[in-house]
Amino acid sequence: MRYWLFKSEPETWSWDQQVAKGGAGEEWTGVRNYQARNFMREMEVGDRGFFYHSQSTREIVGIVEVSAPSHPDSTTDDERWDCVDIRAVQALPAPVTLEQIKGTPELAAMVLVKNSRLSVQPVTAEEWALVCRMGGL
DNA sequence: GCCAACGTTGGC
DNA sequence: GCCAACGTTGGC
Repeated sequence: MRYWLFKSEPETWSWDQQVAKGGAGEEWTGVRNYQARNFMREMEVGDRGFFYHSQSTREIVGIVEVSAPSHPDSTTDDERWDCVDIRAVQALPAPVTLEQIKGTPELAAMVLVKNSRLSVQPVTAEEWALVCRMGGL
């Protein structure tokens, strides 16, 4: 199993909205970036991911699971763009802020820090475990 | 609201 | 195929 990070502006699609979708999950639509798309194509059902709120709050708020493999993005007719479905697994008891991440030497290599603009990114097993611990799990 | 970083587009 | 111009993202 691999680990990922999904970034969303809460004003556009928030963790609460994701939770409200329940176990069925929801398409992670709208990605129009090849790198991010390619990561989604690599995902498998059952892979886990962090749900990150960008812009206003800048923190990892929850954990999601890939519930459907890569398929065409239903919000466009452009065949280039695919997406996966994800469902909420659980909220982090204590959201982990970007500030905390930047202040943690072990997390200095996270894509979130090094390439802040990438909206779908891989997370290493070590990073995953540490962020979970920081988040109170 | 500003601006740096970065991806994409299009002229040559 | 290069590179300048432009648009978008996201941290601050």
